[in-house]
Amino acid sequence: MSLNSARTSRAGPCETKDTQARLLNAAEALFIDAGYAGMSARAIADRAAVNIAAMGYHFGSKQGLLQAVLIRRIAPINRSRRARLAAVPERGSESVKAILHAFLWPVFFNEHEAPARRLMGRVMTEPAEVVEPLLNLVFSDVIEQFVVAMAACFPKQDPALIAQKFSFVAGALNFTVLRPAERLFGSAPANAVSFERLLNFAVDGFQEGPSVTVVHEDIV
Amino acid sequence: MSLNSARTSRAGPCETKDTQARLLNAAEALFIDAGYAGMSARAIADRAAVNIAAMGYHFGSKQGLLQAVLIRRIAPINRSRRARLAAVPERGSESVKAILHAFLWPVFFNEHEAPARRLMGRVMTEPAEVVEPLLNLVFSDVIEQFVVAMAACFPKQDPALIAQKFSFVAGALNFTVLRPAERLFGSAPANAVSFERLLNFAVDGFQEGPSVTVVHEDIV
DNA sequence: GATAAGTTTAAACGACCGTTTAAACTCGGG
DNA sequence: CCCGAGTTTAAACGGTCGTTTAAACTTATC
Repeated sequence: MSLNSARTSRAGPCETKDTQARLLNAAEALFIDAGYAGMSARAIADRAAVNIAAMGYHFGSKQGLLQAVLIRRIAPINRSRRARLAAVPERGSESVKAILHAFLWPVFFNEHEAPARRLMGRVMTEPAEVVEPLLNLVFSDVIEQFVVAMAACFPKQDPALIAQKFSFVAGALNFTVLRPAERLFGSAPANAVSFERLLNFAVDGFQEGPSVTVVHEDIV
Repeated sequence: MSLNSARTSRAGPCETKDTQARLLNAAEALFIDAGYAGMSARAIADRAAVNIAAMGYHFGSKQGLLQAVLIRRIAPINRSRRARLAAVPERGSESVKAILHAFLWPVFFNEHEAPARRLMGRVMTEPAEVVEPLLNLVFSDVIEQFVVAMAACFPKQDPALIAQKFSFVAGALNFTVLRPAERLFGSAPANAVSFERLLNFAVDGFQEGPSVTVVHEDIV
């Protein structure tokens, strides 16, 4: 039996790694395009040219396969994010932009750029309940670090406001790497240009403003 | 036969409207929580306490039912958005904030606030392919109007930049009304406070900036 | 070559999917 | 009072779902 036990004592045709990689690639492509419900076990097996039982054998379940898909792409991004965050100059006026740069850059520019980008956007907005624990598993640590680092740049502001602004940035990021942003708004696809636009947009949003109170009109 | 033919000549137990409303409410709640794949015909029928064939009879198909769900909630929001956009002062310095206010307010504050908010966020990020034509059907007109109006405020800037900034705002809005924003970022749920935060964030992002070029570092 | 661990395979499991059918039912109008 | 349009119903349609089983296959080791 395997279940990703790393093949303790050597055996088999040694195509295990290949089969696992095929499953990961197929599942990733289907999840990116159609979400969790759209990556059916049979569609994965067909695309990977692998028997349908291979998914259960190597990853335990469909959820286990998706977890492996996510970790494969997002763990490197998180490492990059952490490394860049650690290199941000302490509290300088450039810190805000540097922190946001560290947050956004690894999503746009990494090995397998487009797949990793769209995978990130999909998983953050996936409706299936089974994905939620995976979200926390993969993201919660690094996100908390960024929110804390950014809050340190604005000691006078409500940390809850900083957290929410960060969620705005994450939402803009997610939506940018998904299709609807391009199709509905006629905006550019995710590339170097849109990266700079998003970074500047986020930096401007984090600036300390007077937080003007809004007039609540009555029109409905 | 019906198929939403508005019951031409009167007949039946006249509980048609009630059955349709039950289906709409049940489908909406399930779609908001679990997306298109999660709103199964049987789950809808169970929740609505209605026979499973009623969906096909009244709305033709599952997709037809979702379309009715979307139109019921989003058409009023679009009307409100258009009315507020039409009332925006011409090209004044307050125009940017007024336009964004007109765009965001009807999502946060309307009849059935929370359902309409979450419905909007869900449909904008739904992976199922069948939803895409509904997206364009419901949103494309009003979105184009807002992008055009905003572009008129920045005659010197690239219209594509304006469109993309608008998509950033829409992404932040979508993510704010969905669960992950609260759970991952510890930010506040969608309410009056988060509305003002989002509005200010968006206004700051649209300000004309020097668009500083970004240093592309090599760390990966 | 026999053994045994690891891997792949065909086949089937029960469950649920969206949709359709035809019969039963409701009730205003002739 | 029955007719007929409108509505609801039980039941089933073929199909796909995720998962599991047990047998066949592959290969390093003895």
